Amino acid sequence: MISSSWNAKLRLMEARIKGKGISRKRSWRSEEDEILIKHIKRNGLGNWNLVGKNSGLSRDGKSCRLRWLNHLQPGLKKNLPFSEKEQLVIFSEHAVLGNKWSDIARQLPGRTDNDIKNFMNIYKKKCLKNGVISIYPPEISMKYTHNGTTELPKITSSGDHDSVVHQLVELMDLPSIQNTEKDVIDSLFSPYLDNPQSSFELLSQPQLAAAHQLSNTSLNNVLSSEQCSNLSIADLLYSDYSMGTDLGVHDSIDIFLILDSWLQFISTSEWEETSLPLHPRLLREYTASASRILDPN
DNA sequence: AAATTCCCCAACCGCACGATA
DNA sequence: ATATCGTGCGGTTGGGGAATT
Repeated sequence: MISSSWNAKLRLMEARIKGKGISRKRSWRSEEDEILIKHIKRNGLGNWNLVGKNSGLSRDGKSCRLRWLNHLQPGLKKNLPFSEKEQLVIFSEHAVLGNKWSDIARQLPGRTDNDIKNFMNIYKKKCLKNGVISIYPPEISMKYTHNGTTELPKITSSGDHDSVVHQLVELMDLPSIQNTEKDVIDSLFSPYLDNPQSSFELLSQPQLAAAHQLSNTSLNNVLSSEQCSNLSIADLLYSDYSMGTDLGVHDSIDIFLILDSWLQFISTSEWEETSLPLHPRLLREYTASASRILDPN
């Protein structure tokens, strides 16, 4: 007697076979692992495509490589949760490097890029679910927020939005860029827009106004002042994770609106001089992207 | 107890890049 | 110069167990 849950599974399988063909994912069986390990012990590490061909496994080289690196190679800390120390390394490295999973993994012996990627994806998802604004723990996030350390560049607020933007340009050390808001914002956001060219259209003043209207937002009500002051600009980059649907953040124009409200907050804040939560990585990325725009070669 | 939903993680994909033919 | 191949990387998917209904 086949239970109804089994029938459901069978129906699902039939649907898959009829539709997109049999699932392309195949878990590695322990026999396959043994064959791969034996093959590598005998022949050493070399050409993965040949491993795929010569090992007798019906797996391609890429699949063998991945299996070896992520699961079979010696020294892996499998089934061991990340220690607090390891987590701190992940967060601090991620704050600086972004999603450079393999670079982060190099700091953590026994951990793979895939492990770290999965860890961060799950963590970000939890932040999203719980409405956590910053994806980084306070000790890391605070370094890059409004009220953070004094090691950050300073920016003077004159109550003037354009002047804050101008200071951003100075800080970014972009020698030949036109110091207009449009250029700055284009520089900042070109990596995050599908088509960098489109940013010129997207961010023109009339369209910006239209976008505000469309999103039913004014400059300051995308984020509250409190949110702005606690927001690391690093988090802007990951706003798809850290802001979430609660705040209605879906696409680049929303991200722009967030930055805009943040700039607005900075420029109209009561502090005359304030540390700028400009993250080292962002500084680097902004500068690089602006340089690319200025000099494509 | 069974069905459904959620969630994690392993496996996959496409792309970029460097080496070599 | 350029076509091909192998490798590595980051993003995404889906299998399957756990949790919930």
